[in-house]
Amino acid sequence: MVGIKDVARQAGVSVGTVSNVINRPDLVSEETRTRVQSVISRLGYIRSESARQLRAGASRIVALLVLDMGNPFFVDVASGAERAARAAGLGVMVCNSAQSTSEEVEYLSLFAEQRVRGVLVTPADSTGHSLKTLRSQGIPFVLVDRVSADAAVCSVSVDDVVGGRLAAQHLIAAGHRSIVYVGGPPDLPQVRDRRAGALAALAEAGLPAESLTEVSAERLDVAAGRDAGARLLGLSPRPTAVFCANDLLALGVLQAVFAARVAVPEQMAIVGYDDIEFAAAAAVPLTSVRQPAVAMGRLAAEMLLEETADAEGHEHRQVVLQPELVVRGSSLGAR
Amino acid sequence: MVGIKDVARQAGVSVGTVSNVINRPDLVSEETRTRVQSVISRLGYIRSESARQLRAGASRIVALLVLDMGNPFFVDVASGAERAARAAGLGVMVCNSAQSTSEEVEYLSLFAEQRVRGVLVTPADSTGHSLKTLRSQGIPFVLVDRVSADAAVCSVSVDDVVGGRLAAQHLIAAGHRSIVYVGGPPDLPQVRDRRAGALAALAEAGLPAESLTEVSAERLDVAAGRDAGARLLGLSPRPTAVFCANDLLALGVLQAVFAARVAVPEQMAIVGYDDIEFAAAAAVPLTSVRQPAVAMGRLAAEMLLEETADAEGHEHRQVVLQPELVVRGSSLGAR
DNA sequence: AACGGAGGTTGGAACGATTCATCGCGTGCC
DNA sequence: GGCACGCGATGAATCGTTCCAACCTCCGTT
Repeated sequence: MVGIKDVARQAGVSVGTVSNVINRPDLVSEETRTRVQSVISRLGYIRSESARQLRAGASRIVALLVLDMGNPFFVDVASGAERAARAAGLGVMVCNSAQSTSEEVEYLSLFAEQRVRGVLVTPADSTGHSLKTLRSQGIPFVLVDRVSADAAVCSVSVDDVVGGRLAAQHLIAAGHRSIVYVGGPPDLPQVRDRRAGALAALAEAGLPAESLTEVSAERLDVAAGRDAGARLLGLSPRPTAVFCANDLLALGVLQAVFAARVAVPEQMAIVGYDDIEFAAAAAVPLTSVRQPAVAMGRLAAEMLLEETADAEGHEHRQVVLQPELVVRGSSLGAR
Repeated sequence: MVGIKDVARQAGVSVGTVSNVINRPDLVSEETRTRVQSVISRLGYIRSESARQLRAGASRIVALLVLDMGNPFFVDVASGAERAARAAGLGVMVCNSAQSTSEEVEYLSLFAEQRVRGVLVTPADSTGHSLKTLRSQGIPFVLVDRVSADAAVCSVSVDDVVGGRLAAQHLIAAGHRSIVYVGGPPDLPQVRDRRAGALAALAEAGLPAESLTEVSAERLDVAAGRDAGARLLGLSPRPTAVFCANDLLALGVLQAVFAARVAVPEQMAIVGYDDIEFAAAAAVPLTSVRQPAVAMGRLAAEMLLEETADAEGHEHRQVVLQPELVVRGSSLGAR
């Protein structure tokens, strides 16, 4: 592998000068610069990122650790983060904890070894223990799609209580008096908050807490949604309004309901959450609560960069974005 | 940041010994080992990956460059590659060229600077020029979902001609005598091969080449599919059988067709390609050509690891996997 | 003529780990 | 008693950069 020394020798200058040609070209005379440049391209010299990292003490990448890359929502978050990071000349390493605490821990220690600039993370570990590790190692991080109880942590999230309320209000306005919530693992704050929002909407409408029943899914994916859908159909009386914690679940439910020849939305209205692209593309387009996923990723990355730039002068912020109800066929014209 | 020297000092040993404790614990006496270990955890020492990389000359990551992370097909490929790489103790850096040649070039040079172990790539640049760069830099790479004309390149792909034929044969067997192919950018080999397969099936059935007409989409995504769907509906006579280069396109078409209240499959049969999870989850489940995406990612990673391990003794191989038709409601019972 | 400064270039000291030749020491054997 | 040997531990060299103080040369000023 050809290094900076080889270039220096071939060009008849010192390594310091070659380094200057690369990093501060204005310090080098026109003539030397072009000579060195030509040697660089002739030898096909590529500078070693690890060597400059070693010297600099930190790498030029930020890590993004998400719960489920199979969920297009997180793909959007990733693309937002990536764009912002690359605008600042940094790379993004996207990793998938698959909601597993052990994977999360493993990745976080990988990040520490890599001396990443910072970490954007949607934690799988609800105890926040793995974040303590990050903190103790002095690695800046920003929570994504999650707020921390601890105020000394940056976070970007979307108000899930508001989102849950929007969804339930919509169903109530359509005349439904009872709603089934298809939730996921209850230790996920997203799942809990959306449920809380729905409950609040029911209470505001003067309906009792019992008008919200729950069908719980193992995971937040389509297969779990199909499974939940089958259980939904077994309920008696059959629910007429369903609110799912997530579009993947909703698509699964929709599929199960369709297979049973129950008409959507006439016999059953369905509302999802996230407004992934496939929600709109479903044959009965899914009403959903849109989250500004790309913006969330972008903001999170920007806040992280701000923190790494300013070091001490940085003030931790909790940014909370607002969700938006997108009404489509799966809930329209019911009752 | 605490380094190996701090540990050595605190433990009263040399840095070499600390390094041995970490990398070859059997060379160190029981007593020293435990003492050093305890200092390591007391100080929270984390070894610097860049320093070891610098010494080792190569990093412990492989790169995966895909065309579109918004396509669940590639998410599956990534998960397969990731699993295989991590089993070998390597990390995967997943990047998205978004079908842009310039992005691709940028990423490839980033990979070179990072001295990645190897690259798994679905090239956006059909000229294969960017691959030459890789080659000249001595970075091993494996083509994913693409075969190379050049035999001195490893590749894992799925036979797209067979896939296209399967799709068309299915439609022909259902009685259709004329098929519309919704293709994408014609410089993508996938798009061309699937079309060629469909043509072959028509020829085998004794139908003229004109029985395949084409509607071309700008990109291979849902929005382009909706657009193509609208154009489809404007054709006269209205097509009864549609084969899409991609499930994203098919979902878009399905949506447009549904909006126009044309019954699927009764009035129009639709077949997609990739069998992404959302294809099955569509309310009219989509008939599709399944590709072993996870296996493809896994195989590609394994072949890359094989090449990096054996260096010279490696024989380049072109693995071609077989696709499989998955029949669902969108094409059943037609005619 | 001496001085100051600017523009270019140099050489070497880090950065943090790995690796390897070497060394000290105790043991066992002749 | 001398020697070989093996086990543990050592210390220095090395990887490829960046950064900085020092230096040289030329030129204009006093």
